[in-house]
Amino acid sequence: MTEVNAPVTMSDVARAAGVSTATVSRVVNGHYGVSARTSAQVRSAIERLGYESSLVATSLRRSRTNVLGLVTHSFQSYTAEVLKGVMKALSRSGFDLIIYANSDLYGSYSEGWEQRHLTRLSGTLTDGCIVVTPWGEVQSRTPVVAIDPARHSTAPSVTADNLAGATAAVEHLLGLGHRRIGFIAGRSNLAAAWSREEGYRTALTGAGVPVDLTLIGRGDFNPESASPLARALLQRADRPTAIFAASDGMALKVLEVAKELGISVPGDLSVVGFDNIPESALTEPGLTTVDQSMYQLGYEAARMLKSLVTGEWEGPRQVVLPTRLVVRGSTAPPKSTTRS
Amino acid sequence: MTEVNAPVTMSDVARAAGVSTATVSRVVNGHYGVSARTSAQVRSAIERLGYESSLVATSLRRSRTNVLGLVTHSFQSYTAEVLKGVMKALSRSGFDLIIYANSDLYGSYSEGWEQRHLTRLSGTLTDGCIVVTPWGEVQSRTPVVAIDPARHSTAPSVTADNLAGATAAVEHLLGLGHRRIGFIAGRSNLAAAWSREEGYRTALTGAGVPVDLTLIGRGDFNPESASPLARALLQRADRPTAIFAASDGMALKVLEVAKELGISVPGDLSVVGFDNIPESALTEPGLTTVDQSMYQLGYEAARMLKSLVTGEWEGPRQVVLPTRLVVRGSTAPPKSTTRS
DNA sequence: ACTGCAATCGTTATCGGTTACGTTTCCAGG
DNA sequence: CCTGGAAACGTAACCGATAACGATTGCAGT
Repeated sequence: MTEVNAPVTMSDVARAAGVSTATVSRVVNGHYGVSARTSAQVRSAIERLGYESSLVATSLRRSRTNVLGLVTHSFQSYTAEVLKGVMKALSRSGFDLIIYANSDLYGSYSEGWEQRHLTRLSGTLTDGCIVVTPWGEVQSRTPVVAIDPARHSTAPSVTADNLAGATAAVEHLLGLGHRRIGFIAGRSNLAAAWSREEGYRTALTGAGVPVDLTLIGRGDFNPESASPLARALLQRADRPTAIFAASDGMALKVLEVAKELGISVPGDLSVVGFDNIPESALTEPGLTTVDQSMYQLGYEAARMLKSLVTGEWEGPRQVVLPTRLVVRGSTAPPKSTTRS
Repeated sequence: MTEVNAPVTMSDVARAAGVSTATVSRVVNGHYGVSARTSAQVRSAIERLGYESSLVATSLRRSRTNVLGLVTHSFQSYTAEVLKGVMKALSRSGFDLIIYANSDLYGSYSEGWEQRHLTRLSGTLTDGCIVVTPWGEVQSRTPVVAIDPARHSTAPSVTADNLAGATAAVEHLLGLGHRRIGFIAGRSNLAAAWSREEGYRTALTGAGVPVDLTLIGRGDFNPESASPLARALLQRADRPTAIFAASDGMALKVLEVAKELGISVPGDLSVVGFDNIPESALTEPGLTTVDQSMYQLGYEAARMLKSLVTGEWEGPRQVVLPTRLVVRGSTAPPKSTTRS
């Protein structure tokens, strides 16, 4: 790296080319009113000095910046999947991406982070923003699309069909003959967590199995939150024959705890997750889970935001993507129960 | 999301509080020279209007912004690991993080992307930047730390001890009795790729085994690039008994191809990777690999950048982190060879 | 009441661009 | 040669903030 003291600015180019900054600006943005000769001179000066327009200065004056923002409060492996999808949707679209993350709320959870990040960016820097798992409503001058919105949100959003997915997962367990099915829930202020719990209850009720509240552990989607909950469930005398976790990260922790306690999966315990993160295909046994493509969520969110910004969005403002049950080795009929 | 037409600016606050913008600025930044009563009025107006300072405007005027930048050309799973480390190092440091990604170069590789991103950000927005796997030198007004720098770079950087790691990996294979060892290389403009190949050659030469150039395939660290190379190596009549791939992503592809071709691992073929990404622990058999903690690289790079920005960096400007051979199930002595 | 100094606060230039508007240049037509 | 109008270009205001500087106020000391 070479330390350069003076960053080359537009007035440097103007001076070198013997014109005003207004003319340089016109050349840079391809506006009308510059002769071919002047334009060539300016362009040559730009080349020679290695001028690159400042995103900051431009965005301050202009309304459109062709930059989309994404705010998140953490980087998990699903975040990377989302980002891949977003980048794919944005590829060669003319929109760049800026991701903003506040270091202060690492680990801890400060209320309203999404709003603070948003106002800092969306004032001028970005034409619109994607917010990943916001915990509340946000307001902004520019369009905002939420991935996994907060409960009761009416804002534009992209989410998976959590209700259908969770219902299918538990019905799968019920179909195998399980009746005592534990559940490890996610953060309750997220609509996704709520719907997955709703699916759990719906499936049980639909099969005539009463919901046993003591079989429900309250996690927060964070893998670490699941370990003690799994331990509590599995050390009971009347432990469940199956556990449905609201995320793969938590489900993998259940597998870990089961291994520790000498409980074999799927022999003594069936486990189902939700998300289908890459790791879940690679465990032994493979994790049965509900596929929600985080890649797809990111892709759709970016596509929608792009259209909202350009004002050409036609479809519904709340997109629900289908989920799919992926049956792997972690589920089997319960050992000591006859299939009903 | 609520669409708000007028973003509340500092002059709005000033008008509401009956003071000038300078006073508001002083209150916001906690500067000297505001009476307690005025300060309270301003603070109340800020609260009432929901004012949040514009990052853009601030950064344009100020030299320090307390925002660090990170530029990357893609989001892989290792990128997520790096980001986790970076965020950890930045947690509660007062520095926020901005990641900039250009959508134009998704998939394709455009020369000089790192410089373009950098100039757009580092003009004013950021106090310094981390560049992930740059392909060349960059220059900037503010400090830059490279993760996995380009070859021959003398700029501040953080990298793993690729030479020692690769040497250890190949020595491990040699120790098991392998003599025909294939190598799948990475992008040659990265120092890391070069060092890993160097380690491969060093270990072979050290053991008196001549380097067979036909056993070296040239990949680019991208998993997809490895499949045809692995296929070519494994379909030869005199196929190698072991393959060392310069990245886990590529090594996993080798496992895939071997499975397709009905070659059992580690029975008929030993495979070693480099990186130790999470997925490599979860395959069957587990992948023997060289651990370089991407998390750690991100952590150290952020720590270094932070100190460079504040001007208190004492240590060396080129940090090399140790690597560690992780032996799992994918390596074993070659079948038809007696241990020497 | 008057002076002097510090505390408080407003005015204004500035960061690097964009753009409305005004001025100059150029050329065709009368 | 003169005029009109469009093209080409410069001037200056402006985006939202910060900070140097100047102006005002308050209050203790005489």
